[in-house]
Amino acid sequence: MANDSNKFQAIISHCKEYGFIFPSSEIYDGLSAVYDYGQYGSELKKNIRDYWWKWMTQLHENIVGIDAAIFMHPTTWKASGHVDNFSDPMIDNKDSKKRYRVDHLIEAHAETLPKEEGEALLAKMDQFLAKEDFGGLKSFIEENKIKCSVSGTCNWTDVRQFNLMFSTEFGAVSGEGDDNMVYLRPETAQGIFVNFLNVQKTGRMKIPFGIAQVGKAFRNEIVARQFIFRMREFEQMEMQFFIRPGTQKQWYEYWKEERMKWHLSLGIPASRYRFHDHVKLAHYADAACDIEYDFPIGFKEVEGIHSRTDFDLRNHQEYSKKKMQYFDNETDEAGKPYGNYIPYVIETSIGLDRTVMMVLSEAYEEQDLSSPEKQDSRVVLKFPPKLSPVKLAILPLMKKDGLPEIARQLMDECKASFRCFYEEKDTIGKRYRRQDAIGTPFCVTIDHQSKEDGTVTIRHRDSMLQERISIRDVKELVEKSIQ
RNA sequence: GCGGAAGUAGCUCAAUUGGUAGAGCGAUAGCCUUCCAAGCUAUAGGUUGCGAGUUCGAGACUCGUCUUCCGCUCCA
Repeated sequence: MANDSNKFQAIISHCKEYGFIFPSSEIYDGLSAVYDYGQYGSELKKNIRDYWWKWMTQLHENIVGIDAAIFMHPTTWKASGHVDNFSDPMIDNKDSKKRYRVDHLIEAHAETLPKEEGEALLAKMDQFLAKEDFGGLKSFIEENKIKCSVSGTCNWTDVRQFNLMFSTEFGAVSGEGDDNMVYLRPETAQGIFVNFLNVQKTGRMKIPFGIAQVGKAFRNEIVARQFIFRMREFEQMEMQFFIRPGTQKQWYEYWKEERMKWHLSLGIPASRYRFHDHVKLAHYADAACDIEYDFPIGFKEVEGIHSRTDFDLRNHQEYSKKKMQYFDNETDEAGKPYGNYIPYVIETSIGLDRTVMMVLSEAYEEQDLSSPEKQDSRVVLKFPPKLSPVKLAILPLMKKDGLPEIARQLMDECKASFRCFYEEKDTIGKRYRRQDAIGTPFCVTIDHQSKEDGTVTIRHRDSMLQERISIRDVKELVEKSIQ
């Protein structure tokens, strides 16, 4: 049995070996922190995405979905704070090899000085930062003899920019300067905010209501490792819930609970989850927490729930000069309508790729099936049936005597309703184990008795138990289990 | 980015002190089989990560380079 540190590696290998996840551009040695989903991985991912989408939009009557473009007007990212807050200059100490954010380094130094001197230092720093004068910043650090806390030296590299956002050029002709630069979105949320009015008006949405979206987002990471856990290109499943100002506390609590219900509905025990409250809040939030799952590499964030106040809509109103207001006809305790306001927002944001990783981690199991007579083992992915890439494997016991024909008939009957897999090669046990490895919940075997009385053996993945049922009941049994 | 380790078939690994690259599993095709992997036969698959160098001769030795893993660093 793999221990936890090996389990992560084992899952990665398994994913590659059975067509779930491959390193991107592998024939060219791969591309760091980018991965491709293979034939089963893409099914699994799609099933998770669909389940989330249905749960959020179909089961919550006041939530609708959109699909905004990845390209957005560059001003979007000024309004959201991404341009200013996430392009931090960095500097490395050549002796200790330690890397610092320049502002953190100078701030730490300022704290050691008398108050007035420290403030003067920070004011000067802000001037350099505002001008993006990196050369000046370096000299400034050297003049003030700011040292590395590890090496104690002043031996610094040049100041370099860390860019969170990927940028590209808009327009067919390159080299026309910064005017043509657009970013690949670093989060999907802004696509919802810029469409707030469109959706609210055309959908006649009344507060409280939500807008959901699933889509790709792109971020440069300083250290990009840990498989699909931290990727440069990743997929988010987000919902922004618009509410009346002052009610954010109660809705924040509501969505914490509601989202946890979703997680538990995957059949994952509550003990594998925990909430982690943010102490240091991001620039847009007045409350925030993560839902963390106990991965083989420890508890890690899968989903974030943030109370974003009216930060985003207010900023978009300021930058776009368009009113981001909602007129609330409902009356308060005094009998007066609430009137015009910029809604507050509760955000739920879950990483789809991380959820795939979570579902894989939970499902992956190496089992020792040895008996006194014989050594035996299997690897099984115990997915919830509704998430399994393949729902049913149809296996004629032998490829003769008319058994394949019966199997093909069943295949034709079922394949329009859910994904089936047909196989007549190899011994039956081998075929069962191959299906275990990709997490297929059911296998049916057609034998000679099937010809006589129309029954088949259905074999259950987790228990490995077999039962005899009518071939006519197979489809319904599978359908019930994947609802 | 730094330090350490490792790159040989799809996977796991061999290959005497430098002398023509092999095996098991897997895959494919067939045979045999009445229900839980490792029965039989055949076949395919490798410029030993890449590039130089030393040598009569390099998978092995030297240098460079790329990638991966582990640790450090960084991270809303």
